[in-house]
Amino acid sequence: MKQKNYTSQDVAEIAGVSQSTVSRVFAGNTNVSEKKRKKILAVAEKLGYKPNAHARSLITRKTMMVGIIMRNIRNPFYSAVLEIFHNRLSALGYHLIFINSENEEIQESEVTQLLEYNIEGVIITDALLSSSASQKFKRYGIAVILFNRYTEHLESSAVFCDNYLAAKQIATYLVETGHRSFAFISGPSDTSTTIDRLKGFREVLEERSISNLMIEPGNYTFESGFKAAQELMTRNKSIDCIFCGNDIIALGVMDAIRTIGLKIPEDVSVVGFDNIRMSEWPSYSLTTWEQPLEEMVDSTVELLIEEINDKTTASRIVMMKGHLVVRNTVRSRK
Amino acid sequence: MKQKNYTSQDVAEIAGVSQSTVSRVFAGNTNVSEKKRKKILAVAEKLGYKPNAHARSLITRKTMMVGIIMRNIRNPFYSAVLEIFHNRLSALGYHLIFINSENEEIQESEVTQLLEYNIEGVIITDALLSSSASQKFKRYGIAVILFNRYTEHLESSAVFCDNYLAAKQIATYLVETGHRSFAFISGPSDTSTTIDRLKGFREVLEERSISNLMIEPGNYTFESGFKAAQELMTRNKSIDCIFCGNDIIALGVMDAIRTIGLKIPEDVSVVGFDNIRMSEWPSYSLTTWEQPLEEMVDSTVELLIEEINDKTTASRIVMMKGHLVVRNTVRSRK
DNA sequence: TGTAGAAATGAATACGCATTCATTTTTCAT
DNA sequence: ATGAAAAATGAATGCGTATTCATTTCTACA
Repeated sequence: MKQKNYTSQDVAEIAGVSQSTVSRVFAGNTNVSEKKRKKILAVAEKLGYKPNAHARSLITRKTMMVGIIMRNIRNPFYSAVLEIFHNRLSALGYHLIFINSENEEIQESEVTQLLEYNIEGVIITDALLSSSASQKFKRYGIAVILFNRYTEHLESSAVFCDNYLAAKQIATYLVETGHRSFAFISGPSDTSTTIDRLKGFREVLEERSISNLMIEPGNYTFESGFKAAQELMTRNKSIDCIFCGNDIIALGVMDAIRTIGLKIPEDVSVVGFDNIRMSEWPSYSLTTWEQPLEEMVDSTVELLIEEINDKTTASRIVMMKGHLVVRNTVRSRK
Repeated sequence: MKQKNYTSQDVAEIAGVSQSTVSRVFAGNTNVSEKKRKKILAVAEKLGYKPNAHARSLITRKTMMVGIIMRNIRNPFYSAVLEIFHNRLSALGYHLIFINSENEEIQESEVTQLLEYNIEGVIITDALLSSSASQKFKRYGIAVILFNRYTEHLESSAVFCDNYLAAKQIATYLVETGHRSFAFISGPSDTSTTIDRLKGFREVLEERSISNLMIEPGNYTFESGFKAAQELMTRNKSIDCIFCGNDIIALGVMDAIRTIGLKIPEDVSVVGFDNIRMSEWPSYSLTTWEQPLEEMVDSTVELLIEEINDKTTASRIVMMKGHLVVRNTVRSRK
């Protein structure tokens, strides 16, 4: 059933031209007479010839492959991210090698195989690179863009939302709607997103001399939000608002609070982060911060392509704004 | 900054051996003396040598690449599917080329580029192949496994849940808990999953001479479930249970019903399909059908590997059972 | 110590293509 | 019709590896 895999040489012989000419046709080279081009394409079609991408990349040193390393693909925010990245990159002719990592910091062993394929670039979402892995990519001239994370020393380019500013605005919003006793449920405490959000949130409270801030660690899952909220609400019944590290946490928080028998927003206000689709489901109708997802992806792709084409480009940072989406989980308490 | 890409030839020269020997070391060939192996590995390490996968695949005709074509990656069920497929396949040394398709039927144009990379197999979730695309894969001897779908004429191997039986059991359960007026919210009406589920559901009702079945089309999204439920409940207020094509639909249905002011399960019972994580969130606590996800993935991978290694294997079908997960959205009405 | 057989090694080759360079063909102005 | 410039073509080469085959080195046993 399986046919021979025809080569450009086969096509050339049957079409009565040289292999060079066949190659020119499929490489989009214009220096081929219309007559021979027609003939070659006809023969190729009949034979079912297709160029071999591996042989090609051996010469051109372009693989048109990009790695996308994701953590937490089960988080709807990142499912959407993956979908959009695929749309954009496939439109540009790139192929995505998908890697799922469980680690906050991508280890070298997870990427060495990627390197053997000579991928041209890597997008890393919601995670960082171990320094040895980072060095490897640098050493081989592979573009690396962090998505939704950044590192202190700017070893890699990064695209993310201005979490600090976002948190400040959220805090301000909560303060000005009359809240008095605050809680923050974070993601993993050593990530830039968590640090920046906490910093912004805390600063606003300090400016206004509010010291009622409880901090509870989470890990960006529903379950962690659920547990954190149970913990918080039993420990301190006066809490009147909870700022959550992301929407999934917020949904867990809401379910926990309702399970306890309290009402949202009457008893407790809840604010999320990301504006995933579920946050607008009627059961939750979550007030949250919208990250400009498509724009973030576009910027990431832009940086990536530039770094692929010009390997000398220094690391750059793109920080985007986002905005508050007010729904029904915050109530004015004045 | 970027270093030369060293080759096995470079390593060979510095280590004072032939390129063949270097190749043997990295191909895992045992016929190399321990002394030279050590030396070669040391030199390679120092140089940062890595084998070139493309050059390798040119000779071995193995690329260790598998395509995974997904529709609906935003559906949490398929996010989980992707994660598990990645776990299993990367453990076997395969790399995933991720393709997101919007189409119920994958078109040839979406896969021709995949072919140029000589992927060894393709997994297609929640979609079918156009016949021209299917023929192409066959022609090039590429293994194709459908996941959660099958075609009438068994052109490709497929792994899926016994939707017919599942729907029968669900129908039986609903009938025996005293329900009298039924509704089914389907997925796209020409898919095997929808057809089988409807068939099983309907058969049980007919056996019991129940003709109260309303059918509303959906497309496996929250929104479609929401709208369908609104539609159903305004058209026919007597409906006392709704069987949903998947969990996401069911969640939309629940929110719609609650928005109308009715209660679940007191006024209406709801049953989903898939048992995604959200279905156990307290806000929903959905009674649903669990598909044995991990086992389905394992079977798919097994079939895939077999077909990769033995191209003559005929198409095979694996049908799995699954079971009802009873939570709190069905109430006995006797 | 000598030798048969096993193990290790290297030279040469092929995988399928793009590209360079030299050569041939075509085009177009005169 | 003629020649110069442009376009088209093909032969040859190399990309980085695995593998075959012939040769060398090693091992173990008499």
